[in-house]
Amino acid sequence: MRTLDDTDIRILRLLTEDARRPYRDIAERVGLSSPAVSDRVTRLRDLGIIRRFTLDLDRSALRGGVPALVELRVRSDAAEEVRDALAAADGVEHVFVAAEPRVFFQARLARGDARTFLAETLGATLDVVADYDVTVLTDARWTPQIGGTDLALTCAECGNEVGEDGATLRLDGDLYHLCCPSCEERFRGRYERFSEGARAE
Amino acid sequence: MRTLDDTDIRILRLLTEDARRPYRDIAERVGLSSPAVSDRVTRLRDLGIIRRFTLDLDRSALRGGVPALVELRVRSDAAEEVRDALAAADGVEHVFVAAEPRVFFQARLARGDARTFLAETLGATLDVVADYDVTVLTDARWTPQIGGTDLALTCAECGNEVGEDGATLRLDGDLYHLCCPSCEERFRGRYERFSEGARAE
DNA sequence: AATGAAAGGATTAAGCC
DNA sequence: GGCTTAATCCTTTCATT
Repeated sequence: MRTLDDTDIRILRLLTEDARRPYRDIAERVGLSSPAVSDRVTRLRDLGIIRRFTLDLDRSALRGGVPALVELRVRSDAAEEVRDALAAADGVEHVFVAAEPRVFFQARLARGDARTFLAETLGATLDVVADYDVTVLTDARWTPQIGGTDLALTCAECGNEVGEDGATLRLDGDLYHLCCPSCEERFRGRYERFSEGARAE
Repeated sequence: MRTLDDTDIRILRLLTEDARRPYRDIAERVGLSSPAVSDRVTRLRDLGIIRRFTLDLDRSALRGGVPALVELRVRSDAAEEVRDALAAADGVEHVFVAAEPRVFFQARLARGDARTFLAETLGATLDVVADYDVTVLTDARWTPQIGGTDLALTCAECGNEVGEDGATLRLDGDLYHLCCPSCEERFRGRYERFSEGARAE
């Protein structure tokens, strides 16, 4: 496995600015041929760094309720379940999970009615929500850009940079990057114990 | 001016799924020719509905600090200034403005140090921040999708659907859609009074 | 908004280091 | 493994209707 190099970062930055920019154009800027750029983009997708090519839309111009930021306090074992239900729901644009566990989401709520929305979206899972708090938003913007600091993959086990020896694992649909076989083994162990714990509860 | 029709929404949905999908592919799915799709995309960009073609990146895989959601309580006239400074800052992914005025932002903070980050990002503007609150996140995901309800442009003045008679204004860099000349005039009036009020403060 | 021609870009395959 | 070049195929753009 190769780690991310400066060229990868430049490609990501250029595509973040304009995801429809021709590969040939990118190739000229980074000093490669277009097949080389295409290969790198494929690799960045496979690594899970690029999740998708998409649009940044001005949703405020589109009909569909009042934009709101909602904070949920949920039962400690249920954050993921709530997150997934919200992420799949119509009108939800962002889901954030914090440690406590609290789940935040930003959505456009019809008539600003959070209670109905939660009941419809979460169904029986609504039981795990202890409390919630709604903040109406006047503006929401996404600011996609890549900073100079975002330079390397970080190991899910030790936090160090992932280099040549690194590996990428896909567990339950999520990707994890590990910097060395020892971290990989430790991480697998932790992960399995964690999964069993979750099932046992 | 034309309003958004069902075909526009289908195009937006297809491009949200994959912004690099060929226009010819889209054309087949919506029953148009590819030049027609290209024209509509150009129009959607000009209308400000499409802000940009971009990437959804898994930033958790990239180095760069601890993801956090920060809530700022700011001086009532300063929300926009703070929003713009944050939106331009490295590592900031989302900025939300609420009415009170509070500004929320999601960013990756180096060493989780919000105070330093705010001082560097806001500079002298830091004075307008009365208070802030940091929540460390364990997961942040963006869920771009277009719901069945997002069907039309809404008038910035009356909230009704923008139809054939509608117009789009660009004021101070922001776009506003208005459904009729009367709403347009009223909105201009409101806007000017508002701007003068802000300057007078 | 469709058509068809011309220009431009992406992808593949072969070969190099 | 990652790169390049060259050939092929596909997509977009533009002029026209």
